[in-house]
Amino acid sequence: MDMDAFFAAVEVRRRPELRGKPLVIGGSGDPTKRGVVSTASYEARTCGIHSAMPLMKAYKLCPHAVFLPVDYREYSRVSHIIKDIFHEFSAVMEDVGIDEAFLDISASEKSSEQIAAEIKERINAVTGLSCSIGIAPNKLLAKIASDMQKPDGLTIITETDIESRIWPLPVRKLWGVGPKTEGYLKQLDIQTIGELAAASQNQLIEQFGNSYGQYLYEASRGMDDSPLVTHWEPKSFSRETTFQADTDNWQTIARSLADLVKEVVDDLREKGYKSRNVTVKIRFSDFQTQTRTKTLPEPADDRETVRRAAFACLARFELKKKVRLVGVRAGGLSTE
DNA sequence: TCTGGGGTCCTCTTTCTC
DNA sequence: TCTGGAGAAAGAGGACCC
Repeated sequence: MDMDAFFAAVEVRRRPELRGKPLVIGGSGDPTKRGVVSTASYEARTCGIHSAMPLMKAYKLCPHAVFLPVDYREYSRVSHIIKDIFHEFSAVMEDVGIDEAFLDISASEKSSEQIAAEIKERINAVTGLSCSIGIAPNKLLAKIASDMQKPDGLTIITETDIESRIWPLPVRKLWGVGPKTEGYLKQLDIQTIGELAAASQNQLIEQFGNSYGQYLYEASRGMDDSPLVTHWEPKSFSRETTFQADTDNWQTIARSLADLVKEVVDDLREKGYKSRNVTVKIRFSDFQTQTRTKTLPEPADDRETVRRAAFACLARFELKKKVRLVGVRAGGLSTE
């Protein structure tokens, strides 16, 4: 299940006068400032606006669109309501971010279409929002199916449909194939999932390594036996910020880093974790990104220790170019 | 000219330890 | 004492996801 234009739909829900207008949710909501599009309403998409596009570019494409800031608290509140509805249908649910989830309904006596229809109806009755559902024998295919008839779709894919309905799709539709891999594959003259499936296992492993090559081989055939992950522990907490204008002022960078450390430490303490390694990330004005990591003698969750480690990392960068972004991450988490 | 923020996982290289 | 592995851990970077 995948919510339709989720952030935009939540905004329309609380401000009905926005319905039917091109809506762009992203960054601070100011399209003259740095930021990217998180979600564009379907009206805005007709202008060519899509997720991950710089806000300034979106503004040029559609100056009369309504630009709004991202309000994670509200989206997350609505997300919880939706996830609760899911749990009414099956105890086995995997959360995939704020607006997506997998549900294992293989134990249910009702038909899968029946369940999907009921879920859509319930979500709409409770939240007024629409979603798209894909039903398939595994997560890989269900994910592709959920995207096939957006918005408000219900798509069923079986093993026998793979050749006719999955193979014609572009490789990009496969989970795990991003812009880079799409580019490499294009050089090999592979553009569709079917063409990928025609490549030999050896060729893919040679080209992409053991793990990813094997994955592509199986995924192109619709094979996926990964289980639903119903519980997981976080591996790291991080905060990063992009400056409105690139800076070479050490004070500005240091102050931001100190603020970010505070937030990460607050996360650690709130969630009850200690961290054993601290990483500082710097992105320069040319978009080159570097990281420096310090391992602590023992796990820590106090601001002073994390701050010292972060500044020790910061000292190891050669700050010759202007800095665009600074970030800090606490990893190697333990609960004791 | 532009390219966010919060994550995960994988790969390669270097460093440490036995 | 010198040399050489093997294997683990640490560190850096990159690709991808929502």
